[in-house]
Amino acid sequence: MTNQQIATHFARLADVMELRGDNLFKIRAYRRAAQTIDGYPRSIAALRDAGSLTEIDGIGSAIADKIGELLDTGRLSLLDRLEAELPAGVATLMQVPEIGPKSARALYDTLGIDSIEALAAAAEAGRLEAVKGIGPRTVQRIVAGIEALQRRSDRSLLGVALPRAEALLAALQAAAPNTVLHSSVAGSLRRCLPTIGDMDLLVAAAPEDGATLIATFNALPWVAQSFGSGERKSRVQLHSGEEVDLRVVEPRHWGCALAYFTGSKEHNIRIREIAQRQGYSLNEYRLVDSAQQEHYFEREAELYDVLGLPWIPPTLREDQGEIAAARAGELPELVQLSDLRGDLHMHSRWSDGKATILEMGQAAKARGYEYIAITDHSQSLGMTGGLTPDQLIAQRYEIINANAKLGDFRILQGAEVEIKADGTLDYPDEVLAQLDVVVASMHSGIRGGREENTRRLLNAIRNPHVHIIGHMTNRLLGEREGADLDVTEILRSAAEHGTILEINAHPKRLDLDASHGREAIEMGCLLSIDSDAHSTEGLEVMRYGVMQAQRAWAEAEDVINSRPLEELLGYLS
DNA sequence: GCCGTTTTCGGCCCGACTGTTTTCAGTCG
Repeated sequence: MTNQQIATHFARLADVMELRGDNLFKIRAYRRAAQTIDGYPRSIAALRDAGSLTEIDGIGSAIADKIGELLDTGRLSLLDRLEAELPAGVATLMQVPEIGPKSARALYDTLGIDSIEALAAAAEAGRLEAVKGIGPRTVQRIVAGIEALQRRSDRSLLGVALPRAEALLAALQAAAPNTVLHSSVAGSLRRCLPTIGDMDLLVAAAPEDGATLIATFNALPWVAQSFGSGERKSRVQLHSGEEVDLRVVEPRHWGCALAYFTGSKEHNIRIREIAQRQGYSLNEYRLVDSAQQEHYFEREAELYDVLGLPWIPPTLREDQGEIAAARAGELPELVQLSDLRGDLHMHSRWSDGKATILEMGQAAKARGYEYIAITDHSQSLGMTGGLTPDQLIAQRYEIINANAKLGDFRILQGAEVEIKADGTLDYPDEVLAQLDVVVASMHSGIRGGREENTRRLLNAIRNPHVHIIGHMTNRLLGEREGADLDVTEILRSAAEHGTILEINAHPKRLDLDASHGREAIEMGCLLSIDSDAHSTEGLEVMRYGVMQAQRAWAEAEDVINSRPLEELLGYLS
């Protein structure tokens, strides 16, 4: 049973207990455990075998026992018992905005509603007002909530949402030039999650400018409709479909507000607990001390400082151990885009890329890199114009010529070699041995079982000519689940053989996932952050890869392409 | 159910908004 599957059981347990009105702190404990387990960088099953589950923050003896039951029997008897009393569908009602546990329960008890479809039908038929506490306005809100749920079912890619959010802030800045004093993205955008639900924007302005600023924002050409706005906040939908929350605060509130609206919620709760323990009370505007004295912070770092913590980068704020690390002075020095000296995975016209090798080299040099690897597809990937061994030889001459024109810059010859269904590679070893950089990837047939997929990757990892495993799971965000894999086994083998694992920076991939990346680093693997560019513009996505590496707690030394060329070549050979 | 710079028992983050409930509960972020 995977960490995610275990987490799902505890999340469902929390849901059904909430519907029953059970002890809220118990529910919070289950929910927190689910969240911790879901993002945990090592195998929960292995930890249980080692008897060290309770060393995880938020997991005590009771939850550890339940994890044991789940791993042994595949079931959670408490959950089974509770779900026998209350249909599992009732919990899904809470997905509708405006409906929480109390309303969901009331809808079920009064009208027998146990699905969103039944809820929509009852609303249509005008039956909802029979439920105590639900009046005509609430019915309207529920109907709107169901629509919002359908609208919101697909999340935006970070690589789409972030540039859009930055452009929105720039447009607001331009439309109200002397009013916007600070501005930033917030929420999951600022924490750089691979996919984004709503876009959160935060702006500082003088109190008297708030209402004007909101009106200016709502009138921007991007905005399709406004769902309601006051003097401090506005919620709108863009023509592109995304929903945006804009908040306006006073400049003196900026530090607290930015921290608050960046989240994550779990991180904020922990920060508040620390504040409380020191006799403070913290909200999104200010810190109040025990003498009721109010403290304002224009910068986030000042707030963390007062609490005795160093500033914690937003990409770490997931309550996954960053607060303990901050306290201990052990926060990682996260890898930055400026640390990268090259890019080891990209395509040219030789396979399915749009630019020539020279153009890719020039564009990369202009970005400040010292080297790149051209890694066109191998022969079996017919659709992409994969190269035969003979074509590789011809390509080498073009690379030599391009290098002659680029001066102090180096193009390496590589290949993205297909890991075939039987686990063998698409080029024989003597061909692989001629290449500077070999990236081995799975593209096809990942519907095989966990064992088969794992075996394919292990074969590639053990091959001494393979340097890097490309986009390990082959997931496509919002389109395709990644391959089912024994990730721990793969990472262990990669660490043992010195095989590098790629964080593919393409916004649809971002694969390794952050939790896998963190586990990889903890197991001693090296990472490579690569664009997988198919054009010169494709090189730009590197920043999203760096963000995911940060979410995996990676430092520059964990990332092979932060090294100078000579050092890189030394490692590869 | 978890946990301890105040604790092994007694707490557990906080404010805004909204609708319908005439004094506040529910939901959200």
